[in-house]
Amino acid sequence: MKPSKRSSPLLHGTLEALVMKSLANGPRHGYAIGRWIEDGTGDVIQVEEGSLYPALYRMEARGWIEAEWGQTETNRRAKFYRLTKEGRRRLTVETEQWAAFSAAISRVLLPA
Amino acid sequence: MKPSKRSSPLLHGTLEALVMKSLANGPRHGYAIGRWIEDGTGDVIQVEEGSLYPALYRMEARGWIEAEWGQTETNRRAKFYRLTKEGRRRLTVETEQWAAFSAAISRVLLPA
DNA sequence: GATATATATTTAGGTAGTCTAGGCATAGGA
DNA sequence: TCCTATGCCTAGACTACCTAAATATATATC
Repeated sequence: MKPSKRSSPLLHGTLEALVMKSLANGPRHGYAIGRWIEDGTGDVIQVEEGSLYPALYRMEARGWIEAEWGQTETNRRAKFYRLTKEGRRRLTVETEQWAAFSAAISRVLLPA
Repeated sequence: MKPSKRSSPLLHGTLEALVMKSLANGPRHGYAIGRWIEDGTGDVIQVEEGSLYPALYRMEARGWIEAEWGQTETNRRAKFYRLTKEGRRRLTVETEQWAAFSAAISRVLLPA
């Protein structure tokens, strides 16, 4: 994925929302999801494989995403995930939670 | 502290910064630190005692804060914490990390 | 043909930090 | 006297993340 130097404990809880967001506009395979997050955050968020794949299984087990094996445009075997209806609801909830949470923290932590 | 209904895994990693911030303008005892955080975040962040006190010991062990037993203005025994120099440095670092991290997440997660 | 690299997935085991759920003690008010 | 809010402590569970390894293959390069 990347050289990576641990992204502090701050990622906790946000990975799932980021994954779901990456699927909001159509299916993507796991590896591409990780890339999308890293690209979108300018590498501020490092997505470790040992975090990403377990997160995908978790979310699949909860019915937030669904998987299907397919072929990438570069002709490689990959597992494509897509958001379920339930996942879309979750994304909305978690996005709102993030907004409220980050605003609250920033209000306290950052200089007025 | 409060009725409390778990504040999701999002708190992970930010509690220490919030604690240090609460001490930036002078010593406070543990219970008051928790109150300060809850008040300052409008109860968005619920500070459980089982999270707070272990965090305080951790931070004391790392030399970020120092403790001293004292008396509250309501005449009760309490342990007062204050930021060390090292703690002040940590607070700066963690505040910057939070700013970068939350901006990155929000950029990806929140509607443009 | 051989080798290297980027892509793509899997998983075991460790770690860190939070929460649950209890405990104790006391000041002040009803 | 009892209740509530204040104030601290801690064992054990849980969850999610990370480390570190393994596997497989398409494509480019030598």
